[in-house]
Amino acid sequence: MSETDAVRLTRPNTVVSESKAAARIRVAAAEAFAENGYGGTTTRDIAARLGLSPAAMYPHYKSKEELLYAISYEGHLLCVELLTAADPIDETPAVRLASVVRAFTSWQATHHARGRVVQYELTALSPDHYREILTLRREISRVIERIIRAGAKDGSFVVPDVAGVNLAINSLCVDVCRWFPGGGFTDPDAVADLYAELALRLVGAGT
Amino acid sequence: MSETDAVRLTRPNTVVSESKAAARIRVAAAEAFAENGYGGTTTRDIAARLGLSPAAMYPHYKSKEELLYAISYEGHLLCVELLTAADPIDETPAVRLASVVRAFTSWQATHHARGRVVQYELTALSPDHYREILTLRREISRVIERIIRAGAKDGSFVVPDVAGVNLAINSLCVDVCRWFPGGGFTDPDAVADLYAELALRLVGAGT
Amino acid sequence: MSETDAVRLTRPNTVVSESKAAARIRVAAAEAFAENGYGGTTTRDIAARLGLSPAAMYPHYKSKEELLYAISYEGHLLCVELLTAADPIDETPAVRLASVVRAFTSWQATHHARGRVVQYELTALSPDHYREILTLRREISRVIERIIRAGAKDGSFVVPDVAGVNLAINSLCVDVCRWFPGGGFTDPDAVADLYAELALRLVGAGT
Amino acid sequence: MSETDAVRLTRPNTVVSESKAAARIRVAAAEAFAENGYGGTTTRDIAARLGLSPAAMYPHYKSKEELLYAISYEGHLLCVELLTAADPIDETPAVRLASVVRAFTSWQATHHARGRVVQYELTALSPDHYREILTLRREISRVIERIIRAGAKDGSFVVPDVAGVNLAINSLCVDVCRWFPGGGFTDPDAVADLYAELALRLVGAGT
DNA sequence: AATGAATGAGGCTTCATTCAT
DNA sequence: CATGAATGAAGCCTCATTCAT
Repeated sequence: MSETDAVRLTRPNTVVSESKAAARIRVAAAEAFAENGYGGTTTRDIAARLGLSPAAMYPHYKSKEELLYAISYEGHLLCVELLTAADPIDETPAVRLASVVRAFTSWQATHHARGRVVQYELTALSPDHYREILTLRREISRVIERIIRAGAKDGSFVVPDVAGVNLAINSLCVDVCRWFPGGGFTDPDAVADLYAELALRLVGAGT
Repeated sequence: MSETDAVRLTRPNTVVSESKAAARIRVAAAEAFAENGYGGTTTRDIAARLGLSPAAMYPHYKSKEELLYAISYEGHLLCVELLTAADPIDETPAVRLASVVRAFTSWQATHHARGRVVQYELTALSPDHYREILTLRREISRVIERIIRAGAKDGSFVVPDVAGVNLAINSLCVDVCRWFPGGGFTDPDAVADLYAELALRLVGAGT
Repeated sequence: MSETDAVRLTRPNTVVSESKAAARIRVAAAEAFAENGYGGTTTRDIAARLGLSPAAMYPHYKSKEELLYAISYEGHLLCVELLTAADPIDETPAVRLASVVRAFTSWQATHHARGRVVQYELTALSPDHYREILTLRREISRVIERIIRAGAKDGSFVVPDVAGVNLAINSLCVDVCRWFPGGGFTDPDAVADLYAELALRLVGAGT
Repeated sequence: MSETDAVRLTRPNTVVSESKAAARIRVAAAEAFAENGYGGTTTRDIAARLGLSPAAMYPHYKSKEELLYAISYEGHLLCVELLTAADPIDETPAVRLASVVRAFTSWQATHHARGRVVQYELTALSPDHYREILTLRREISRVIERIIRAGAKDGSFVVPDVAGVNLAINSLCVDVCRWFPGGGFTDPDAVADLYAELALRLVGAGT
């Protein structure tokens, strides 16, 4: 059962250092990567945001790519955990979908910088790290897919194409990190509420 | 009337050189930028895709940023023209929406490389060029918004929030360039048909 | 009184770094600039003279032009101080003139490389730096002018045109850096002694 | 007799093309070299001054260095001819010296751009061309030297050191191209008259 | 843990020059 | 003759990274 897989991931891991300094570096780097892309960000940029010298990150991360990997890994892991936790599996598919979409949307809005790194900087990872991350991404996509499939099965959802609709809902949520804040929205919850309703419409269970 | 604005944009323009060589460079650069980001792409990368020396682009573009600008400008311009042309303004809002979403989705799928440059590399533009591009982007968003507004007015659409739903539909279409091909789709038309239907669901006019 | 201005200039200043490495770079660069001109000198040339990599100068100077500025500034400053210090203001104009011309000539001969940079590379400075340097140059010219004026006043000098003769004496001294060593001279003092006598002839106080 | 050597030099020569276009290029290049140094001048700079493309100079000069050589050669040649012609060998040494210094000074002032190239860009010449030019330079220096020696011999001049004084007078004249126009002078004749008088003072024959 | 100096590699761009037109 | 496109070499400078301190 993949629900229990998340447990595996909450073990203390060696990718994402828990030291305070390392965490600060991750935050600064995520912002820089989000603004300028991985390739457009220099170690100087990151260090400058922290008032440190460029050499200061090396005791914490072996390289710039390792830093990206840590950010990406942590971001994906948080997503998996968040979505898994947000799914009230004993409720109706509609309630479950609304809950998960609300949580996912809110997270993308709140952590839009991190979100952009997670979504747009995959190609800058080393092949090994890329593979590592891909397994987490599949996990994310499946959380919503399971719900759609459950709704389709019990007839509460009417979908032309489970995979396609799943893709669309995930896509909708993911793209939030690109434009938020903007388009008239500055409150993550407002987008989250709207998108929860729109997701229900997409599965033919809307108002 | 903003419908007629597109006419203004079809004038021969000075940003996007029409020489054969310049066009080839734009294509190669768009692919490179899409794969590695603007900051992650070198002038060598671009030249190598064309079998030219890195210096060969300079008779055609003053700098790497000017090249990005030309690609971005052309991409946005094509989008505006495409969407405007795809809107059968005498039809019902539902027909219009389906037509425009189908066209937009198909374009993002077919030209996903160009799409990524258009959507994700805005921050690499110089401030002046960025401003220039922003005016085109507003135009794009308004095409779908006008249709939603028409449908809301005549009662064929039921939307909780015109701006929010407009944002969502645009977002859905735009994000296609991120994942296509993938998620089981390799045919632009298949995604386009699906998304046309999903857009109708989002405005409360779905099947 | 402009005699006291030199004091202002002896303050530790921020243009000319006092670090050992920065000073070595200045010396190597001055030699290179003197031999090949600023535009004809590469950062590689300079680094090679020191056995360093071309990048090694950048922790010390922001750019090649900043390096030129530091050399030029230091050179002009040393000249001002040298001339000021060499003027025994309580002596007769003839003694003063001989002393100052001897010192100036000797300096131009001894530091001919630096002298060429100071005299011939002004146009390579940025406009701001050029302006900064000009104020120092005016100071230099005035040291000898004051002496000529004093001699003209007390009748010990007979000059057709104070400004013109001043220009000529300065010109004579300055040009030493162009040809020295050469023309049969290899000893700075020999030229200095000759030029001290010639300067007296120019003011009509020669033997 | 070296006076007659100049005849040899007035033969039509192959270095300095007499075509109109080639001459225009030489003028533009001399100005550019004078302002920015040989190394600091690009073929584009030169072409831009003429409203031509950088490739346009190649039908006239094989390379940038050949162009410098032509300018330098022509400049030196003109100097030799000028000085030789300006020396009224039947007059007294004082008259001869005044005449030659006046001519030399006036030329350096009038042709200060060309003068700078002639005096300061020797090191940019190829070794072969450099050698070629050196023979002309020796000729120049000898014109004044002969006069000083004649004056010393007949007692009209009193000089401590013929070679040194010769060096000084040449140096004085040459340095004019560095500062002219400036120092209050804009009329070549004014400097020429002053310097003629100063030269007489330097040889102990002044007023 | 953090830094400033240093570096090899490489970035973008310009250079002098060639060549087809 | 003159040009615009092209190029190999090179220019200045920045990069990620190391290392002594």
